[in-house]
Amino acid sequence: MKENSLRERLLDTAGRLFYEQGYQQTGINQIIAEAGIARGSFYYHFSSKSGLLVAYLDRFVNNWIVGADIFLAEIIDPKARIAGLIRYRIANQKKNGFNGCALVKANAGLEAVDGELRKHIGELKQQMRDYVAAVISRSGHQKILSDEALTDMVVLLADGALVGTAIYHHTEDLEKAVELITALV
Amino acid sequence: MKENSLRERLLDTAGRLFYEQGYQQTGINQIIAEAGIARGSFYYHFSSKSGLLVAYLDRFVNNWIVGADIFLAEIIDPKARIAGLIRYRIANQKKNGFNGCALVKANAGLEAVDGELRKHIGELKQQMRDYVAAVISRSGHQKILSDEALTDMVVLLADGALVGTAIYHHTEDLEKAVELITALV
DNA sequence: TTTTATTTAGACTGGTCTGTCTAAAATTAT
DNA sequence: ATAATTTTAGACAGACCAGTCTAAATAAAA
Repeated sequence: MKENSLRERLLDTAGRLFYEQGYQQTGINQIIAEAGIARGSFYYHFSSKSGLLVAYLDRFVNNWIVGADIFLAEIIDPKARIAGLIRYRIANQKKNGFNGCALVKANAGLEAVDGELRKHIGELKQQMRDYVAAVISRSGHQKILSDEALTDMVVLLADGALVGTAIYHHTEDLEKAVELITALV
Repeated sequence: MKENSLRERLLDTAGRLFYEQGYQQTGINQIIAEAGIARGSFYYHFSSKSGLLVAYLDRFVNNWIVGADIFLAEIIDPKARIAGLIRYRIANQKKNGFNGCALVKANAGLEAVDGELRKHIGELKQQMRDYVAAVISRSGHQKILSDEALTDMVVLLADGALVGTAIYHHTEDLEKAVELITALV
């Protein structure tokens, strides 16, 4: 079971560095140095740097969904859970350093070099969207907008606000998004 | 006046490559090769690669505002100009290759390495926001939302939809944003 | 115990990168 | 015509990078 903890340590360190510095700016040398792990062990667990990136992104989305379940479990009113999706992102940004969505950041840092990866990121993004759609469909919101239109609204406002977060390093835009959404549910 | 055209050629080529491939993935060698310009000439006009990036981003915002004026001039109804702001972005994406907003892409590709540049990008983004706010304030829209809230809505929806554009390489999200906004003006 | 899987340190290859430099040629200005 | 500016080709330094390899040590499994 040691092999597992070492792999996790690599994912933790690399994930943190990818998110803070960007994928291209983060070298294998820095990852293994900060994780305190030998070079050979890295290539024992991952075939390449891009393999590590994919594993990191997969785990990110997984953790995001698990974390959302936990965060939303404390919100009783199903309608309030919709704005809770944005509040969850505010909490994550405050914890992890205001660099926006990890998926979006990875995509922007690699664009057009690797079409395969972009496709994969699209599938992961879709998983997050499906989660939002499920929360909305169970919310019993007033039908000012249809379920689909409200899902679009929430996803687009969230992504837009996270762009602002990444540029300005604050959560003002996300808080504006909460207000705009609250008026519509 | 030759010096000017050569500088412009460098900005054109570098801008295209930065936008298509990303800043980190684009080397000086490729820029000068594709521009057909000598290495020394590059450093005669720009002190460094990041100096070129700043000049490119400044010019991008400038051109964006000039282009928006031209695009919106053909829309007579002031209310329709609001959705026109998004349609302008659809037109740009179709012309330039579905890689989202150049400013956002640059920010995501460099984050945390250079705080100075992030600050500068924030100022440029504010210029674009001011332009949007001006269009809205002159639109005579129904006040379902205040001018400020509608500006937030338009900017956040646009940025969110451009994220989707960069990931999926289509303009569906931008078209959804047009519909959502049209219902509110 | 013996075998297999995991981890270590670090050298090494082949490549890329930004930025500097030189010396000459072409262009432009005075 | 002379001087100043701009452009050229290409070599070069110094640094970093991803990925391979070796040989030995440690840990786990059989």
